[in-house]
Amino acid sequence: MHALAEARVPLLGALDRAGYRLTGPRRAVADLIARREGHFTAADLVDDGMRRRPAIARATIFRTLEALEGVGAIERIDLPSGDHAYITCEPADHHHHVVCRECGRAADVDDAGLAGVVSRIATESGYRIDAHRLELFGLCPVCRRDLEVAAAPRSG
Amino acid sequence: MHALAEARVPLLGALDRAGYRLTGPRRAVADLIARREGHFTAADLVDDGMRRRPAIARATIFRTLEALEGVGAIERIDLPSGDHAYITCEPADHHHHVVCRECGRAADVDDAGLAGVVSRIATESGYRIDAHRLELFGLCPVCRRDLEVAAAPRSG
DNA sequence: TTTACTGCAAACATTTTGCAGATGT
DNA sequence: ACATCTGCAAAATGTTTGCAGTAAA
Repeated sequence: MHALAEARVPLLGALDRAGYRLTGPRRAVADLIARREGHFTAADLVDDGMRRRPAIARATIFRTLEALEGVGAIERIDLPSGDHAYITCEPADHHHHVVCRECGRAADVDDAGLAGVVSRIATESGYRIDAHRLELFGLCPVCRRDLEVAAAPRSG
Repeated sequence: MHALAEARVPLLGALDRAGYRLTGPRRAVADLIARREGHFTAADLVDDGMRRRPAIARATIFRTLEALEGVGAIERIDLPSGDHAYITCEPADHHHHVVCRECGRAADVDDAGLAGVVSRIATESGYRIDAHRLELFGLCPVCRRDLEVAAAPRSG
């Protein structure tokens, strides 16, 4: 029987549906992720997990991230800095992300005409394109307003 | 005075122009890279460099890669596997890459209409987009032909 | 009760750093 | 001559693994 009470927590629901056991440490990791705004690194969670009582082992964090990524509940992104980070996302078919460089919050983005660009590139390059990844970085609406106000303090 | 004799070796020329000294180890690293087809990892070059006489130190490889990336002569890409690799590329303004998953060879790709997609995403998401990265993976024309022939041996 | 999971510690992989001596310009 | 660069070895990061005990279903 599946743990219906967890269905509201998307991360746990995804694990449950995939047949993973809903253990204490996994619930704790899901909770750590849910408490975060924006993207997070494995190291962030390891730090958080160490402070928890009982502490969550490093290996468990990595293994849980692997499981969550496997079921599509989180996705790994490569920050411009070169760091690896994760974001939570709906297990949708194929999409991309806009990531805020200030707060790290990410939004899912649909095709928006990218398929046409990809097929044009295929034609021009002669490559058969099997996969692509588009990552966008900038400022989310909130941070944007904050920074633009700061830059022009006497407007408005 | 700049080392004109090196102008033909794009990697060294780029370092020279940027004011880096053209040292023995740097020439050797440029040579290792030039001998490679497709993308390569830092570890690849470290291995190659170890076999060289005299050997090139690990730290020197990393420092040279950093310099080359800084002057835009090589670019770091994130493979679908999660590995970091480098490819050589012309220091062009802004471009993307199609990478062959078989041989690792990469081709530069221009805008191809991506700017329109990015601005549509900006509008739809409300983000102000400052940077983006598009990475494409597939088969180059050569590997494509090889595999397609192998898959349908009695055609043609 | 059975199999999956956890914690721990060690191993492993990757990249960076300090420093003394070598080398390009 | 002198600043830059190299090699070395150690350290800092980041991630994985083996194994004995624990807990979910």
